[in-house]
Amino acid sequence: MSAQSSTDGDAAEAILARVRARGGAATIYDIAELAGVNPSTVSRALGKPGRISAGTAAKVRAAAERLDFRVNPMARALQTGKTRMLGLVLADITNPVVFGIVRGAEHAAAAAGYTLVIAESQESGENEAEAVERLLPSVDGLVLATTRLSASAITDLAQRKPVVLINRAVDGVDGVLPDVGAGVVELVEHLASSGHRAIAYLAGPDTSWINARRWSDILAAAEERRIAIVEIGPNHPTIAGGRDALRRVRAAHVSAVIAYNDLMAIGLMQEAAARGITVPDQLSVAGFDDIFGSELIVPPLTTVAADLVAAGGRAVRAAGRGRRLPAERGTSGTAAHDVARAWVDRPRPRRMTSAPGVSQAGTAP
Amino acid sequence: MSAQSSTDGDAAEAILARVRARGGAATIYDIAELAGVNPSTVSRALGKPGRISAGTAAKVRAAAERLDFRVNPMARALQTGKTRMLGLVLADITNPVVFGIVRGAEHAAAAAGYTLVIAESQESGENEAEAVERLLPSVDGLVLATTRLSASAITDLAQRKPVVLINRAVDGVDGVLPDVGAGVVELVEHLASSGHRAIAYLAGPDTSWINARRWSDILAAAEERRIAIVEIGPNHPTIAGGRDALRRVRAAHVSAVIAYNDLMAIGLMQEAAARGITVPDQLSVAGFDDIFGSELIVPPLTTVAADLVAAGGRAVRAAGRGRRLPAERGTSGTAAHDVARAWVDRPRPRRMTSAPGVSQAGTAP
DNA sequence: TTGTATGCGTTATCAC
DNA sequence: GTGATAACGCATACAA
Repeated sequence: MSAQSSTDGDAAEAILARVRARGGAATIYDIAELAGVNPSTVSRALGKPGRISAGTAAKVRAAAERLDFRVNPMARALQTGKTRMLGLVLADITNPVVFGIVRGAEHAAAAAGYTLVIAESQESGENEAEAVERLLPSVDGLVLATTRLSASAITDLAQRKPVVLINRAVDGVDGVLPDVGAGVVELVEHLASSGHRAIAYLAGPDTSWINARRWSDILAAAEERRIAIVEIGPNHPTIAGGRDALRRVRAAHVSAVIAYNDLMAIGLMQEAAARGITVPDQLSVAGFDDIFGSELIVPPLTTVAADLVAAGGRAVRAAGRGRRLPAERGTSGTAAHDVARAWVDRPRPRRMTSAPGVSQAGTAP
Repeated sequence: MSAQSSTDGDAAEAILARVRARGGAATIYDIAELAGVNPSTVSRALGKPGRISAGTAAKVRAAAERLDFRVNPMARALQTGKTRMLGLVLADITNPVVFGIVRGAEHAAAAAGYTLVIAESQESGENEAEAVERLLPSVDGLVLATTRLSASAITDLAQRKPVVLINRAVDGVDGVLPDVGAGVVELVEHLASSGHRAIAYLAGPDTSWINARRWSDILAAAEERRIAIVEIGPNHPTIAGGRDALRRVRAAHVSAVIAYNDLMAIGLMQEAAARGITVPDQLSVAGFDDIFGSELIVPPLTTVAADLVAAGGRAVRAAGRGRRLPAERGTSGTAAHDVARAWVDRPRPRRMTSAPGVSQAGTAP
């Protein structure tokens, strides 16, 4: 045993003490010193297994372990340009619809070694633009859930960093679109077979792409079955928004309502109950999203479900592997970029008792 | 007009083109070139207003604007040691209890110019430790909500970075403890005056600090009023956990149950309904947290509320301004650190119809 | 007030 | 296979 090896423990202690004294964490320089190699060798040993001899690799790993080393993500990011962070921008964190998205996104991010940073826009396009600008320099990619940004703003954004949309389709930008078309058809079918001849769609925000999509799906399904269909709105996509809409619903003389989302459906049901209107006997109510709580209220809410956890996960994985679209090389003119085909997620709608694709539909009076 | 100024636009264009060509963002070097000053002057002009002449400051700002400059957070962090990021670690994102915390935390973070990164531990201490280690190098501080970490692990952590706990008290570590003591007293009082003589507490996880606290509050309040009180558990803090507990609740021959949280209360009510036991006529059920949905279910759930949004906000602000406890300077021995006094948040419990401090308490049979 | 020089911790590009 | 050195973008002592 050489004098060298007999002092190894002390050497480690000395370095450790120095590290603590400067109040920070151990660096690859500390490891290099302890292992008796060059810092660049440490970086390689830790980063690219295989391109280094087994012996030194082991020495380096041991030293790193001994000093409780963890790489500094900022220093790495500065050099590589990759932060290993993904941004998730949501309209409203308290909206139960996004819970699934957040969970799916967080899991997928952690699994892929990414850190998830989130921001909320409060349903305001201005706030959202601000949040996006704030996040953008720190992340490798961005997931925008039910964004209120304009298509052109999104296109511009996608030129800078990989962007993945949830519940929104923009040409040339990746998107995850939970497909509720089949669920809508089955819901309308179910309402029709239950005797409903006049239905209202309680619209959400008119800036919402998914709102437009739901309306057009419902419109088509109703037309096909020769059922009367009217659109009422736009409304706030909240319980209060649903409450406020009851009067117009009653005035429309329909026997069933499909709301833009479960929150509005719940609000409508609450207000109906307050006015002595029984659901579903006097009014059938259905929503979208299958939020937490829809199975708890009485009567159980009819809702068309989409797998938001999967959507969040897919979006994050796409954002992580994504590269921004190549920018125009020319000196002037409009940028000509590849048009990536938006891909569509097709989860099976949740099947429950009464109607396939929808859960527990109410019956007609 | 000099040739210089007549070519300003072209100069900017040229620099912009170069920036685009290298596929990144503009740096202070680009600004310095365009404004005709030194990079360090740019840094100062943008960072410390006042310590620079008004003229050059304006020039620099104009150039920065022109080049659409945003500082690189990684480069800044590498130099300053501050990332302007805060970590929020949650046991379970899908648990409605944490929604308020997340929202409050996100708002406070954005308002203070911090970026919030979140991680989920899935109720597992191991996962949580892993998530913490993953986040730690990237953040200036950490907020741990209903953590499953041991007190010693938390103390160690607090030595490295500022740590703020929510729903957990550890000596020497800052914490936000929504005070539900008053609400508990009023709830028990209400149950007593409604005729209940025997109550059960449906316990949560035995590793939960807040669970122990709730139990001791309830125990004291019941003792004082000479009401029989029993603890049943531990149970999973979920709807399923509540469901599974019904049998033991019935076996205990109590007329009222206070569950560890609303989810368990809901599960208990669901199972009771399934077994033909009417709530609140045959069994009164109360919970904690006032989660989303508790006002939607029928009958309305009795619940003791705490202002979690405020708690999340306070925790983030504390973490942002916090400094880690000074480490021991000596060469050996136990570190002697300041013991920061944990401070307690005292929100007013939500007041609703029946009982002060609790919302819509059920009545005794 | 502004310019010069240096360092933050890592990866990448050369040599050897 | 390993070492030396530059570079990432910014902030900051120190000089001028």
